[in-house]
Amino acid sequence: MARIVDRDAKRQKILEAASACFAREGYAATSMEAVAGAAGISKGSLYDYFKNKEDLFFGVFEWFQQLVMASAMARMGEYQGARERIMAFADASIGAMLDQLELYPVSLEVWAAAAKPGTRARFSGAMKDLYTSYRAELARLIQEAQAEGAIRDGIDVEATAGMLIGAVDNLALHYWLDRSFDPQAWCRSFLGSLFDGIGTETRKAQ
Amino acid sequence: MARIVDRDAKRQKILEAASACFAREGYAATSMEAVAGAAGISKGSLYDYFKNKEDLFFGVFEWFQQLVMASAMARMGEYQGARERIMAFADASIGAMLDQLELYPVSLEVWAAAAKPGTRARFSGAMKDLYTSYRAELARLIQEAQAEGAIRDGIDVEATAGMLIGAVDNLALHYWLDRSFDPQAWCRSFLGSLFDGIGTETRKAQ
Amino acid sequence: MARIVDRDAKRQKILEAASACFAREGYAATSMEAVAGAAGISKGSLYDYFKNKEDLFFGVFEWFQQLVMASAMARMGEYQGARERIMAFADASIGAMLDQLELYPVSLEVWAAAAKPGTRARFSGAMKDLYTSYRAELARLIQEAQAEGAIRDGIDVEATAGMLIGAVDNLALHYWLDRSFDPQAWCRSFLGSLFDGIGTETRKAQ
Amino acid sequence: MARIVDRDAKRQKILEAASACFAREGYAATSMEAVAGAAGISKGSLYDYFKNKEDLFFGVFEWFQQLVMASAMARMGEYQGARERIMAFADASIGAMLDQLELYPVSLEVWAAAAKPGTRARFSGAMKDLYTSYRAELARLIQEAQAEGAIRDGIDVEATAGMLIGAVDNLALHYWLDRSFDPQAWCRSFLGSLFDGIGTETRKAQ
DNA sequence: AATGAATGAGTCTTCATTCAT
DNA sequence: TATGAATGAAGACTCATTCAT
Repeated sequence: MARIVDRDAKRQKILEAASACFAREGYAATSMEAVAGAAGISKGSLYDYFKNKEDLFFGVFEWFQQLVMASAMARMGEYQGARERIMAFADASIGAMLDQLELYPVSLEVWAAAAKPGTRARFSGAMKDLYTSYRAELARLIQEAQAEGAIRDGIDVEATAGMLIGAVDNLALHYWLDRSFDPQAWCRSFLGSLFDGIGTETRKAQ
Repeated sequence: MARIVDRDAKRQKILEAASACFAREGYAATSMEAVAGAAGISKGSLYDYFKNKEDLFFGVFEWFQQLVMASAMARMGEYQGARERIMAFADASIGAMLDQLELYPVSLEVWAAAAKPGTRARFSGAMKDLYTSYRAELARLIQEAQAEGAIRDGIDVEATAGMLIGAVDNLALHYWLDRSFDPQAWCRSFLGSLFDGIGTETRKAQ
Repeated sequence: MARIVDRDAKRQKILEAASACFAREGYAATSMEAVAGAAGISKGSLYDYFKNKEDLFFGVFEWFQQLVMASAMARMGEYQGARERIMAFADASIGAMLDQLELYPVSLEVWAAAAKPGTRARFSGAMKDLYTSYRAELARLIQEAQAEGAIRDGIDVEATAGMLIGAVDNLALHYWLDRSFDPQAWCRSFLGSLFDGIGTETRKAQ
Repeated sequence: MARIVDRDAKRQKILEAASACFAREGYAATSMEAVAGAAGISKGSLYDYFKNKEDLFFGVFEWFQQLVMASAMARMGEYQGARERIMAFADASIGAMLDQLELYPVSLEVWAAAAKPGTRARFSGAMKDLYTSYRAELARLIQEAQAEGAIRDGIDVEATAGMLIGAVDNLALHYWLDRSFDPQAWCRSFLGSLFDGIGTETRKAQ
């Protein structure tokens, strides 16, 4: 048992070391030796835990996605109203991203990996699942809000959820490039507009 | 004069060949020799046009961004109402992306390049400029709509433009991963919701 | 411990292989692969011992200079009179050069490296040190001879040492180009002339 | 006729440009394009004058050696006494070298070329001839001095001339590495010692 | 279980040389 | 005669992966 705990702890240490390396230098420029050194082990041992570089990178991706998800969930906490829960969902996602901003480049590398032939299948599958689950979670919140009467019927829930997830996801990229705005404020403001509408014409009866 | 025309045409041919290679195999896995071969020239000549691989990649990025921009502008055409113009802007952006979908992986590689130390300065600067100009264009459309009375005052124009750009941008990534939805439809539906509001509460008087 | 011995032995083997290659083909025409092959190792291992080609070449230079120096010292042996010690110094230097004649081209490459911008600092510095120490050693011998009364006062010791070192050093170049004379004989004869003077005028009283 | 004069002048211009490049960057690091550019002509034209890079380098060598020789001869001027003529010969050689110090690295490259297999035959032959003629000239001066009674008989004229040529030749290398001494002063002082002898023992009657 | 020495395939890049114009 | 675009051979160097100890 202790063995397994040790092994898990070591694997964890490797993932943290590797994610820092990948984030700092990029996937291609990170050598297995550098990761091993950062994790305080030897190259040979690294291969006991991950059978090759791609596996290690995938491991980092999985760990990172769990990290962000867990961080987001932890931030959501308890909210009463439907509108507040949706706001909290967005807040939490952005907050989690900001918490791990220095690891953000890993996400960009993952996206690139999802498009390359060698890694496409594995990475694009996992990413698709990730987005699907995010979208489903948000769609669920919207439907709850509809049930509570806070959001009107007649909207395309899937489309709304998908577009919102995209907007929030891309916020990180914009913020990585340009720190001159406040992501949380943008998001809250945008959600407010979405709820209230930005148009001036009278909404047709539903 | 003929020289210059030839040179430009050749440069163009190289960019097209290179973008196809980068999109198909990824940046790291694309060799200069492969690009030269695809462009029908020799490796040596390739270096007469681009001083190194990074320069070639940056050239591809610039060309691709102009391509998308031009394609989007061409699609915007003429629209009368403000709401229609904004809708057309989004439609055009998505249409341009769909037109070049097989080159989409290049964008992902560019994003990754914007985060890697060696290429960060150059690529992140260019990307930041690109997003800034997109955001400015959309903000301008929104302000026109406000002037026309089609969009109410009191909204955060910058935030709205930024979030919308992000949503549209990320749509491509989602669509690359998952072809099960219609990006244009999602976007139109979402914009409709944004104009009309998705909430049921009476909007406070502005 | 065995590790270190092995490592030193291997480094030594590489230096010998490399010096033979550089001497036979010249620096530019010698590939790292050829050196690795000659040393019986792989290209990759070569880079474990020398971080690049210039480093390898500098290593060869250092090794070669130690070799010649050691060989010269070993040949000097024990001589009683000052005049004999100086003669022995020259003899030993020439003998060492003749012992390693097939490696002589390496010296010529080193000289060229001392003039090229990329390698100038490192190589010219080391060569300057080498000549300085040779000159100092010879100057010391001359001063001993003066103390013993075998060489008269009033001569420029530095200039004499410097010029003699140069004459002996250049002998190798001449001999490399033209094997029609006996370097040892030339040198002994010349030293004899230097001691006794070649002029016919009566030397002024000191 | 004018054609030929033009051609010679152009060839001359190329040689000067090339020697400057070779001296500044070294043979390997100098590209034919750089030489063409420095000479104000195109790469293609360069090949009309020299059939390849080695030929160009050999041309530079020949030109440089004539330059030094001519410069030395011009400096020798007219001297009456034998001792003075020998001193003047050395002075002139050193002076010529100092006049062209910035081109000195070319000599080092030539020496290296004399040892490499590809260029050995051509360069070592030419250098051997050069040294032979220098040595012969100095030997002639010594014999004149013997005929005039200024230098005693019984010395090895060839050895003395060879060693002196070497000492003077190497002076340039030392001076290139270390500007802390005065080459002319060293040489004069050394020649003085050689004439008068540095030993204290009574010279045996000849 | 852990190590790190050894391997060699893979790639960018340079540049002497040619030749069509 | 002059040009410079085009070629492609050649080589330094890296690093994922293996395996003997």
